Amino acid sequence: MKKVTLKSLAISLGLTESTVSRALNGYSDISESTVKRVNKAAQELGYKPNQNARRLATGVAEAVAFVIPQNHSSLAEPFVAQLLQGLDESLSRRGWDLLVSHALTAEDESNTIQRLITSGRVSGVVLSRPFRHDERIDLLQAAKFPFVVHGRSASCDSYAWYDIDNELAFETAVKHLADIGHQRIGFIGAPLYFNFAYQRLQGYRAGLKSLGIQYDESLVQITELSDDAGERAATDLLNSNNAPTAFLCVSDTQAFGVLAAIRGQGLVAGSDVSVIGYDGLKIGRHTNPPLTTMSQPLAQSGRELGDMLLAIIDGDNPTNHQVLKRAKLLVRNSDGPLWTQ
Amino acid sequence: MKKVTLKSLAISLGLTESTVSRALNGYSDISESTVKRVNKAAQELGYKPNQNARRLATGVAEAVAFVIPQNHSSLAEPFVAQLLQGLDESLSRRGWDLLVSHALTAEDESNTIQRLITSGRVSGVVLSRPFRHDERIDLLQAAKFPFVVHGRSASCDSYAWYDIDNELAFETAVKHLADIGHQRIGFIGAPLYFNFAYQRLQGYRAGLKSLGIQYDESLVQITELSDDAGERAATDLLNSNNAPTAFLCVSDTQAFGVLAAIRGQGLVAGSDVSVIGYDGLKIGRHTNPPLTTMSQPLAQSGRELGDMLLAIIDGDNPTNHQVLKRAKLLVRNSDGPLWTQ
DNA sequence: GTTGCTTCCGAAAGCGTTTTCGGTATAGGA
DNA sequence: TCCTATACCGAAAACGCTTTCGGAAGCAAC
Repeated sequence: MKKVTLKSLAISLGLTESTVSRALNGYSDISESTVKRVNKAAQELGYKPNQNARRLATGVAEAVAFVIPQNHSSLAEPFVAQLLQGLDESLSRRGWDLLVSHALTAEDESNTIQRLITSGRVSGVVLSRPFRHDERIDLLQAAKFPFVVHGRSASCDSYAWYDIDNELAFETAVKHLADIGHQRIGFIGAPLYFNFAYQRLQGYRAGLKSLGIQYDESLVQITELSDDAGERAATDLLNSNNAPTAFLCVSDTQAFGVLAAIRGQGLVAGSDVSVIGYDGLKIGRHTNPPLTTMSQPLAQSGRELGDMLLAIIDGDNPTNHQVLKRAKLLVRNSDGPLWTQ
Repeated sequence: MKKVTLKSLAISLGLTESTVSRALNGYSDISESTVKRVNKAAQELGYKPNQNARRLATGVAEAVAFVIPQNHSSLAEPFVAQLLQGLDESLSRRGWDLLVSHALTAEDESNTIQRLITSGRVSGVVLSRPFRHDERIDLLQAAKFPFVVHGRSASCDSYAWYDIDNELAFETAVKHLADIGHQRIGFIGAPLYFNFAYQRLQGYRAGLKSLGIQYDESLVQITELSDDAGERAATDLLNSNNAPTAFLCVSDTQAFGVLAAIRGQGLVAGSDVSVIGYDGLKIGRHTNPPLTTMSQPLAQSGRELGDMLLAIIDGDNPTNHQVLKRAKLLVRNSDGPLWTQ
């Protein structure tokens, strides 16, 4: 069970390595008959090209990296598994590898990117959860290194991304709440250096504006992306002398906390107070009450991202790959009409 | 901004590539002064060794693969992100890569493993959620390829694993339920080709036995690892003429469904019927009612798995690396004493 | 002043591919 | 018959690094 290499294959065929190599790689200057012969032998002997050698020779890494988002806290990372699955699906069709990478600290993120692009281990990168102004993206662009991002930063004209229309989603949510009578709508946001958080806040404001509702800063709370943070924020709001009758949250995770806060006040979500989350986590079906939420279609976002990246690596213009999906309101039971007295 | 290679580094130092290489890799036959000189220059010029070249030369891949578990259905994969994070942490301390891989179909799993071990892309593999009899493990062992598994199969004496004591966990859970008066304890299981499912069933039976409770097959349901499946199974059980007063589930996800089933019957979990899940998902705090569950300590399982694998690759005996943790009962509100009339 | 150790570094052979460049047949056209 | 174009394949360099081996100093000791 010796390692079968190009050389041994060639010898057993009475050919040279170069011929065999070209035959295997579909060069046109090899007779059809030998191509067949070579393929057959390769098949039978179980020849697997040594990836490292091939990569060294060609200079292409045949691998891309996924940078794991920093957020420990978030419960909302069922995404990751799905995304990875999809990415790998796309990549493995070409026999490429998917490798994951993480940064220990926030500052370290840029270093991680630097390492990735200089070490030649990967020929592309997929980022997720970008910041509003994201240094990593700047680095990638400056290095002219192929990448796609799941989400997008503030200035996203010149690179490839796959995102949900956050503004639209929150406008939609606000309108829904207004439709059922709510005027004082609390907003549980996330740090605005996350662009999605910023956009969602924008959407919230835009929604209010289009309805002629005055934006009231005392109704918005910026918190971490955790259930506890959501709970604390909602409790504060509920106890203020200007308590909202409804909550809009930038994540389901926070919304879970908000539901807890509402129960904690002896109120019931869905009748006394409404709450709408964002993410469409399946688990939201089981909360008390089941969470109404804006659900984003991430079914095969991984595959799409992979395909995009591959295309870009092949030379496609990144700006040809900017896809914007829209979220859908998924009504469960945490929202309801405002009690008018 | 030319690519700085070993050669260019050597030239700029007035040394040869081999000397520089040995200096960088800590060989002892290089004078301390030149080692310093070399390191300094490498630092300044930003030298990054080309991984592919290095791997080709050394023959070691400096990368390990994580095989994504097949289970689409499960909501319970927040694990994956955590695990990956931990793995990467362990590996990156050595500068190794972590790559993920998945199989499209169940049969494909073995092929995936085959490819991984033959293609030389990785020097180790981490598996998760093994089957009771797992062909992948057989393959790996036959090939004498380094690997660790998160969980373990039926015959696990000769390889490295990291697992929770499933039997103990379920004995504990059964005892807890019995302590608060329950005798008819339903069991929502998973397909027994999953070893963890098998072991948990064993634990359930052992627990009953030690308490002198008769094992009643009509109280156990084997279902998928999904909330819907859990709900259906629990509904069936609840409607039988021998309805259990408590449920034990092999996963939180199923338990969420069970809670739904109970509500669906107009009963209330925690007083009318008890339910205990397994996994310790944080999200269980927010269900209706909050789910009592067996929580497993997976905080840094990723790092531990990584360290184990690294040690094995370095030549350690796999059987030195078999760690068994225990789960802890995390009491929330879905369990309660049996109403005696 | 030869011998024998160390200490340090250079030379060179790989590792397994890819790819460019020639070179030999063979065929086709005159 | 000779010439040129075409089809096919071999030779060889390159990719960037590691590692074995040997050799040149330097030093001590006899």
